[in-house]
Amino acid sequence: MALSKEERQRKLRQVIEANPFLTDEELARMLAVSVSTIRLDRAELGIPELRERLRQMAGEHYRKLRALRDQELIGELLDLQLDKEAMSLLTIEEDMVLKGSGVARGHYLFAQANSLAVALVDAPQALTARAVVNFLRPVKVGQKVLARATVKSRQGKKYVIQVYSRVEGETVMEGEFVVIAVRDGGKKD
Amino acid sequence: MALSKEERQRKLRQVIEANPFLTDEELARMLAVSVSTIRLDRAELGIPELRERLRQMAGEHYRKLRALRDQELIGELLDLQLDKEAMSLLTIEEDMVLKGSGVARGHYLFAQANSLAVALVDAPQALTARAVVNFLRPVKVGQKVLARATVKSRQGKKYVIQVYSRVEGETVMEGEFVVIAVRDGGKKD
DNA sequence: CTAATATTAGTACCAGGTAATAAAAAGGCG
DNA sequence: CGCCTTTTTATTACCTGGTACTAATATTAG
Repeated sequence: MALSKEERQRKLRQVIEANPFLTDEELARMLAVSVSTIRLDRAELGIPELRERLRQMAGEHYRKLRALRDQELIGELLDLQLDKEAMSLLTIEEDMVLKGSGVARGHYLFAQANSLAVALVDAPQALTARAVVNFLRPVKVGQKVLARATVKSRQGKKYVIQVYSRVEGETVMEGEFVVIAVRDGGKKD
Repeated sequence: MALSKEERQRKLRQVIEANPFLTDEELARMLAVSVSTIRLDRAELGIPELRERLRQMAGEHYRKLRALRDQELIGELLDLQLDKEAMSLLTIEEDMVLKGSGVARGHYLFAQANSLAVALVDAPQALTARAVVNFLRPVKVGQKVLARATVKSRQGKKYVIQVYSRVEGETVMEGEFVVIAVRDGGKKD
C-alpha cells in the first residue's frame, strides 16, 4: 500500500489546488487509485466536479478580472457628475494585499483613484499625465475604500483632479491627478 | 418574422459577450429560435460551446489573474540588487489598454513601477508612502515596458526610489516613490 | 411557381460527471 | 487462523450540454 486514506485525501486536495483542470480519471491515474475512490474522496472533501470547478473559476474571473482589468473603472461607481465629482467604492480582497502584512498594495488604491479621475472627465478618451499620491494610512483586507474625486481646475483639455480615499471616515490616501482629455472625433468604442 | 439571420447573429454575439454563462437552450429561448439554429449560428460565428467558454475563462483567470493580482511583482523581474537597483519588463496586453485608443491605462505602468520599488527594498515588508509619477508618452498595446528602479537616498526605514520606464529607449514614465521598510533589516522571506 | 436558402427536428454519440448498489480487497485483532 | 469492519473497486442507470450529421419543412427571392 502506498498511501493511507487520509494522506491520499490530503494529497488530492493539494493536487486539485495546484491544478484544478484535472478530470477524475487523470486524478485517479496520478494517485494510483480507481476513479470511484477519487469520487468518494471528492465527495468526502466537498470538492466539486471538474465542470463545477471551471464554472466557479470562470465566474470569479468574470467578477474579479473583469472588474479589475477589462473595465474602465476599478471599484464600484457610486456617483458620477461629469467634470465635477465622482465616487467609487473598492473592497480590499485577499489577493490585493501583501502577503504577511495584510496591507493593500499601493497600486490598488492608485488604480481606484486613477480610474475614477479618468472616468470623471467628460470626453471620449482621457489620459493621466501626472499623479502625486500620498498613502497616509495602510488599508487592510476586508476594508471598504471610498474614493471621492473632484475637479479642482480645468484649462481646456487639462484637468486637475483631487482624490481622497477614505476608510470609515479616515483618509487613507490623497492624490492629485493631471488628466488630459483626448478628442477622438468618432466615438467608436 | 422578428430578425434576419444577420441581425440575430449580431445579437447572439452580444448576448454571449454580455453573459457567457448561457446554454444553447437558454439562448434559443431568448432569441426565440430553435436550439439547432443557435448551434448553427455559433458554428458560423466560431463561438465555442458553453463548457469550452467556461474552460477558457477559467484558464484565463488562472494565468492572468494569478499573474496580476496574487503576485508581488507586476511584470517580469530582470534584475534585482537589493537597496540599489532593479529592473522589470511588462508587456502591455490587450486588456490593459483603454478601449478605442489602445493606450495603456496609467495604473498598469504605476503598478509595475510601484511593485518594483517595493521589491527593491531589503526588508520583509515595505509600504509605499508617497508617489509622484509623470506619464510622458502613451504606451500602446504590444509594447514592452522596461522599468528601472534606483534607490536615490535612504534615511533609516525611509527610501526614496526613482523609477524610469522606457519603451525602446524612450522614457514613457518617470516616477519617484517614497517607500517605508517595515520590520527592517534581514533579507526578504 | 420553383429553386435556393434558412430553420427545425431527430438520431447517434461523447465527456464527465451523479447516485446508488454490490462485490472484492485489505486491515485489525483476539 | 477466521471474523468483522473499513476501504476500495466495479457496475449500472441516468444527467447535462453539447458535436456531427441527416432529413424534413419553412421561408424568401427571382
